[in-house]
Amino acid sequence: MDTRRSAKPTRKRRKMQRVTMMDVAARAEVSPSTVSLYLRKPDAVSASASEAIAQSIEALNYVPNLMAGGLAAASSRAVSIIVPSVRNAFFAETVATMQAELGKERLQVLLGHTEYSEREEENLVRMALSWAPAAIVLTGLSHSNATRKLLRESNVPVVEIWELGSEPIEMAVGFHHEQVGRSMAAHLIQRNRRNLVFLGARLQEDKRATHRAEGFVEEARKTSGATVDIIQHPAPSSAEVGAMLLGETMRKFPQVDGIACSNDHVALGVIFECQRLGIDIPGQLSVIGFGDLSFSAASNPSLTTIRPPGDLIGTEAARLILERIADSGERKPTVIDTRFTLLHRQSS
Amino acid sequence: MDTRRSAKPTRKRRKMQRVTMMDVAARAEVSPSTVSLYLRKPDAVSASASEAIAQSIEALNYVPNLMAGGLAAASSRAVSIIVPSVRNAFFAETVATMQAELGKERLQVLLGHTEYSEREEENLVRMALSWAPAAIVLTGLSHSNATRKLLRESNVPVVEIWELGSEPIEMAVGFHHEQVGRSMAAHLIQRNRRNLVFLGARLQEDKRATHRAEGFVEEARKTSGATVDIIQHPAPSSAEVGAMLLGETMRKFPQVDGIACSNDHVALGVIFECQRLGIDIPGQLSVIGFGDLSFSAASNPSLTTIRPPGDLIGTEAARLILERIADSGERKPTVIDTRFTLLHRQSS
DNA sequence: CGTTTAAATAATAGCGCTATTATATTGACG
DNA sequence: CGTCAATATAATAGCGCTATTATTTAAACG
Repeated sequence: MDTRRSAKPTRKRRKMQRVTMMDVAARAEVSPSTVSLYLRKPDAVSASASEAIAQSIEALNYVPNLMAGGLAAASSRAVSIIVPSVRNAFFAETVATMQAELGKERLQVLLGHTEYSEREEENLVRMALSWAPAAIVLTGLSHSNATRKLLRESNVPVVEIWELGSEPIEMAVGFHHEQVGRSMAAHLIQRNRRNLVFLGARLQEDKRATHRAEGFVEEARKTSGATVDIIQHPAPSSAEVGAMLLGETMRKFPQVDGIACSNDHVALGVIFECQRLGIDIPGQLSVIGFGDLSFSAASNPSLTTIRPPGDLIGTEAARLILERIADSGERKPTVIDTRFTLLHRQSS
Repeated sequence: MDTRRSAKPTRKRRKMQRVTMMDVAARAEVSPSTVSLYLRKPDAVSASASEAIAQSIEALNYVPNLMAGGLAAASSRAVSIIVPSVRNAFFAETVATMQAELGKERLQVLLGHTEYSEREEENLVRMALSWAPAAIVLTGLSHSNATRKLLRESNVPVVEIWELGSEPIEMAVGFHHEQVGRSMAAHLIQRNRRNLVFLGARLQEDKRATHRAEGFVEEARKTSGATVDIIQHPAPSSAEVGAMLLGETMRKFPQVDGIACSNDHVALGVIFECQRLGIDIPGQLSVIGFGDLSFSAASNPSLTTIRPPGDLIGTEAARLILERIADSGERKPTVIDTRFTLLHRQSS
């Protein structure tokens, strides 16, 4: 047949993985197929074979090559999670929870940060698709058309988190931020506050904070005799921004008696600034935040706030992904409203 | 329509990727090898071929399959980053920075959380190795022997972050926490404080906080006439724990005049509790924290603290990885001391 | 007990790419 | 112009696994 290179040793040899599935199979005296089956569906393999394979894996210290597996299966055990930034405690909570939940099923988390840019999100989705992920998790419901197209054509399960409102791509887990704003306003009004202000940081980029502000304003307007305004700053949320915005508020609206903040960092800054200015909370001014961050219960006064269920969003999103993978194939549109909780503390 | 494959339905056909490198090559009228080369080493391909290939990729909207690439190359464009938890702002900062830096070079971040467990770290390393990562990033210098063995045998570049002190596996970027503790003590003593206490949260698990506490105690002991103690709580850092620990401190050591905290969350709790108890900071008590978190500069009084360069750790670690990948192959032990900064504010 | 059916195992053919080697094309230079 | 080296492109052989199909073995049953 082929006599061209009979004498020569084979033309190429690449360094290979220490231990392969074939090695495991050989030692366990079964076929590689059986080892693969054992790894993917242990129940389909007899007890005796399972025993031998497990022992062989242990003895050889076998580490499966997921690249090979993913290539052959045309889908990998990776889940891409794309959030604005993990520097933000909200998303950190959800990412951490999801990693823990998905890790149990040996799914690997691929992380990406959009920094609130749809353009960057698109890049990250493109990169993620290169890994043939088992699912992609996006934050929020606004995405570029190109992103949507990529996702649609790829046929990868998609979960959108942290926001409900418009039509999700496939599955969504979150809550209505506009409702958060309404709850904040209703609470302040119930505390007999009528001159309301919403302090917002980085509202241009943080659409969810904007929705909260909008809900706040709408709800406040429903009460006759109440006034409402939004005061904002383009920098990311921080106590410094909060302090600054309070100063601005007192200058522009000295009669203000109720303040809602885009999040607890801002609210903390308000509390500190009020301490410095001698403004009594809640006597003169009620303050409500968003986030229930680590300091909110311990501050002085303790901070009334909205607690978003970042961990629940993570567990539910992970659950949806796991179920979706199990029922391999079918798109199944699902929306889970996790709600949120208003925690009434001393500041209101 | 699809003209790529023959009509004859052979025995097996798996659903395959929409567009492959072969498709790109066909359209550009070059060989697949040239396309691969273009993607990996653009400079090695002629201008005319590059042009044609780029156009083809664009037209077909080609998304490379990194699983196939990783399998063939026996190494993937993934970097595994394993931290205690991304819920912790320190690690979130570093992870976010690294993702941004590595993303520029189209390296994908795989994320894992140990929750301060060496056992879990080992699992995560094992999982990570399944992906044939370009590098693995670990937090701190303490790892199980099994972890070390896995890493040694895999020959994957390793960077340990956020801690210096003992011998790193290969590369390390961070600072000496024991020096942080010393700086804290030296600062308080310089402010004429002599009755010192270190407030620690979760010291059993957080070895780095323990090192800070130890450095603090050692430095304080060098000053004759100074007393020093550690008061701790097993719960994770929070303002609540800080408030609680301050109460305990005032009961046990009413003469205390200088407090260092394992981090700024704890320090913030101390500040709040002092406000409630009517303790004057810094008149009666000086407080220093660790972390320079988002609220630290804005608190009342503003918080003296140590700023750890979480972002610098990230950029330097990313740089080391990139260089190491470029010089493909050789282990090159490197230690980068990023130092830290003491920020003197009102609380001391 | 032989036959049918189900369960367990094995053989097989790629998945889409990279790295190596081989070949074709161009450039340098006497 | 012819030779030799450099440069650019192409052909080739897997990487280690999964999914499909084929085969063997065990269980069920009249």
